[in-house]
Amino acid sequence: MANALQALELEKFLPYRLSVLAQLVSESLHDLYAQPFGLSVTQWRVMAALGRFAPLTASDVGQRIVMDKVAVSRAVAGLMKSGLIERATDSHDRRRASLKLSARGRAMHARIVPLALAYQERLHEALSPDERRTFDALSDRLFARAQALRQVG
Amino acid sequence: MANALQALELEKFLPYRLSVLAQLVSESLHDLYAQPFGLSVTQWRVMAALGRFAPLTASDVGQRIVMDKVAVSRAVAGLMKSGLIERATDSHDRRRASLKLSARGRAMHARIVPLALAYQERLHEALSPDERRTFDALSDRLFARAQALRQVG
DNA sequence: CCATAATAGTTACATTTGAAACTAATTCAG
DNA sequence: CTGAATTAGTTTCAAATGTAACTATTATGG
Repeated sequence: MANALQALELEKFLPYRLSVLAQLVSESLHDLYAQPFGLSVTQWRVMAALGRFAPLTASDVGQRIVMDKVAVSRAVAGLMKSGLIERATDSHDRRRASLKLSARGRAMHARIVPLALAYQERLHEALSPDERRTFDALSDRLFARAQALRQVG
Repeated sequence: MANALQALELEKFLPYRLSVLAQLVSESLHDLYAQPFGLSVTQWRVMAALGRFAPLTASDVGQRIVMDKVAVSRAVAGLMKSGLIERATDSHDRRRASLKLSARGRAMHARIVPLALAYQERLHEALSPDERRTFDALSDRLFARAQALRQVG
């Protein structure tokens, strides 16, 4: 049995497919809030995390949105400068600071969330409700599997 | 009926989920060939495109792998320097140059493809064959939808 | 033909990103 | 206690990336 040369069919290769899809979607979404609100992707994600779970420390944010601490630190610096979030040093552990949206931040958040949800809705129109659930379930399992593979190498 | 504050549940938000999954998978895969073979993600993608479809011009490559011409140009420059690909100017149109893997490039390609396919296989173990087909079909439809939305804005 | 536009690809500059080193504060081991 | 190790977060420097301008070549309209 000859060892036929394996071909990598890029357009059927899962990592590649995921990467292209995610990038297209992420860019489309970014178009919705980048110019109008002057936010980067990372800044918006930090705001979304705080909108949902505040108060959080910077490392809490990082865990929530799978972003490393350097990226969080930079996004936070930008958001502080724009007055969109507030920082309060923890009196018991002065290394930590809890973060939350400012009034302006909440207002902006309230305007962006509907745009984001509307975009998701339009995207979801490609699928039936059942199919959405299926897609979510399968992608959850892929994610869990990818994490498990990461551990062992 | 009060207009309840919409919450963005980031962990259920499709664009976010796709982005996190794609990034995890892409990083895992990158670990397989980055150190051992000294390739960047873009360089590997160019090699994969050439391994499958060569000869291609730089812009053909860009279309195949959804990468802009500057990124392709840089990846090609790096691969030329490493002697992994060959470039031949088109005699009929001297702006164009067709690209293909060199002997060394083919050898490296032949070693990486099985690693990539094995990783995909391990990832796919999270799903049954039926589920894989379903996932592929649904992600195709999401991709098509995202592209359609891009057109109109 | 000739000037203008279009195309392939590269280069230059500015911004983003990542890795590692660093500061400050806290914990822990002896 | 006290010095070493941890932890939270920031800064620094190098590499990666995107945008726009540029070169070279080919196509096109008058």
